[in-house]
Amino acid sequence: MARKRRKTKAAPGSRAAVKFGPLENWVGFNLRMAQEAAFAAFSHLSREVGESPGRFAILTLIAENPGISQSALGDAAGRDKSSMTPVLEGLVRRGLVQRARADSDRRSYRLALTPAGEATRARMTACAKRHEKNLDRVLGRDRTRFMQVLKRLAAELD
Amino acid sequence: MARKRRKTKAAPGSRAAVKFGPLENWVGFNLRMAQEAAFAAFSHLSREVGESPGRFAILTLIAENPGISQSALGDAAGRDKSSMTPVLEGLVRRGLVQRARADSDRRSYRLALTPAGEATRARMTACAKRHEKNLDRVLGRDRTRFMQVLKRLAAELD
DNA sequence: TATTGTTATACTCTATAACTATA
DNA sequence: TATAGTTATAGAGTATAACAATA
Repeated sequence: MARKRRKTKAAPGSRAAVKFGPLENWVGFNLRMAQEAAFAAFSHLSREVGESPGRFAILTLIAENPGISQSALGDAAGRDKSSMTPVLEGLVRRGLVQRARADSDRRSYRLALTPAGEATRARMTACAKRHEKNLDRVLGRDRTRFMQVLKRLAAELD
Repeated sequence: MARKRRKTKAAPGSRAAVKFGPLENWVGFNLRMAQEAAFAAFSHLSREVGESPGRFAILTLIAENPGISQSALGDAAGRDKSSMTPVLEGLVRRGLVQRARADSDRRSYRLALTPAGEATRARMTACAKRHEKNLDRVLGRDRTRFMQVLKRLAAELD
């Protein structure tokens, strides 16, 4: 497999040797770079399914919590409920998610995946598994510890 | 310091115990969660300086590479040159960045920080250092290895 | 009064393609 | 022809505030 060389222009002016200075040694910056790289790799892997990483998380949360409300979903995803409206509108319109008013509280919806939604979720999960295999290749024996650290960061930062 | 309890409503329906299912065990998902938490913490710390993490990276890259062109800057930041235009327009308008046509190639600009830009960069750097201290508290002795893994991820994912 | 979900609105960040002025 | 930067335009994703329906 020949790896394509994309931007290595070795080029005019300062293009060849840009200095990153203190950015190199900051966890925050490197965390962002790693996340962007992983995000792009996953988007690329799953582009033919047509769902973004964000919508995949939504589908998974609904699958794992059938009957969940939009507000609870937003809380879980760390987004405002008003941000859920257009996302869910799209998923419902495309027949992936089913919404029904809850009998117990007629203000809220109970969300569930349709069979088509379940199929899409399954296809995205297959992409995620391939993606994780790629990540594992890079992580090697550091995986377990790395995951622990990521969870600590998410949990312990205000 | 009393920690404010924000969204822990322990509440109606499924709000209390949302299951994350396979998301829990995926590096990609946890990487995103950790990055978002770190990003939010840094944004909060630096809110009074008024620069976003992204613009801070730009300021740092210019400081480290005086005379850099907009295209080279975009390459370093992983963004298209057309995305640099509005960002730099703002930084120039606010007197933080100075642009001068390069004598050697009159198509390109040479970018540099103004004294005000340098002052802003310094203030943001102070925020970054406080942020890194907070991160170090969470990372503990895992820091070195964690950084290595982040760099591997950024470098080795297509 | 409080909460669920929607609406109206706006902001940030980003990209693609076509353009200009140089090279 | 090719490159540096701009413009026009668009899209994704997100938030705040006000609102109607229901609790």
